Amino acid sequence: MSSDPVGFEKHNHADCVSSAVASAQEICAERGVQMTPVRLRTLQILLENHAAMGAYDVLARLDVEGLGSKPPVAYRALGFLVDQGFAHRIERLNAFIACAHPAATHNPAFMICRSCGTVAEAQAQSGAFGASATQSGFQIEQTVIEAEGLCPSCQPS
Amino acid sequence: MSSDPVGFEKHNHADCVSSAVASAQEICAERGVQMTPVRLRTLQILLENHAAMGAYDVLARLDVEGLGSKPPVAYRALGFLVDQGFAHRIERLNAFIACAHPAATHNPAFMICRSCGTVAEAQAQSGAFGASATQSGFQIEQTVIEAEGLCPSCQPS
DNA sequence: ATGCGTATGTTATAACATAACAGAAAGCGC
DNA sequence: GCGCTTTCTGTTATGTTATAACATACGCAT
Repeated sequence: MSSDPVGFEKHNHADCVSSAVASAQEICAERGVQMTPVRLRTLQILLENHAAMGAYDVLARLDVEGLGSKPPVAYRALGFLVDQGFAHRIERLNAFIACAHPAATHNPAFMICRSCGTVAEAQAQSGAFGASATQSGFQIEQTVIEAEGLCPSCQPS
Repeated sequence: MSSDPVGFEKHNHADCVSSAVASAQEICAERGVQMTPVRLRTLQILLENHAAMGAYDVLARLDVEGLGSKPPVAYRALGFLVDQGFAHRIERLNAFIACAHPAATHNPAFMICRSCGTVAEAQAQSGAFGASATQSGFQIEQTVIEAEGLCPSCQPS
């Protein structure tokens, strides 16, 4: 279990989880926001895999651990993580995923494998909208950039 | 009512609607698929404005005209329009919008005004994912590219 | 101790979406 | 025409995702 295929690449997942948690803890301290037990556990649950999880899946996990059983519990914790940049919402899937680069400022783009459900996070190119936005005078505040397709492992050779 | 602010630009909306309908009709004929009354009316409803509409909003409109009152009616018509490229689904809003360029092949990107709800359709840049996709070997089949922000009319001058 | 801000617990319901089956209508080969 | 197939529509029922609203608890500063 120390090395899984993940984010499309093998890596030491235990390290990946613990360093993400540590990083999130630090950032919370800096910002003066609280990493409470439910929030921490929610982050860990998301980090356990690199696939997106629905809010109700997360909730089910929290429930067996006695951390909450009602939808708002999960949505609040997830909302906090998203606000702080520790997790992202994948619109295409109505689901959530732990952020792969919690410290970096970013503007994420996602590649979603429709076969195995793995989701990899990449950096979106700032030119995704080309000249359209600036040309039309539209002021972008947030972007959703998601691709669905087949990850390397799921492609017919 | 012949000229509205729309797609962020003023244009003759009656023309815009009728030409989109005509274009869709032609394409259906070419492809041997049927533009039935529910489908046509659904397309017209979407075309009436350049904001995205929820499936249940569309359904309510169909209902008063006696074209159907149950969710599957709306979802089926919308599904058809999306399949044929006459409409798009806006993931961010769980809503649908008529396609602005029904004939052209495309890979749309959307700019969503969070203030007035207007949605403009642009062409996504093929490099939105930069080298990430090709580098990692991910095979893109579909993309969701959506920006949320303020349209020109809704910006504090 | 009181009051405030933040977080959690809970009820209820809203909003979005589809599975599954039944019936009608259109096209086609004979 | 007749029967066959395909496609579209109608309907029931349910599943899934998300939030409003209000109640309670906790930490901490005045």
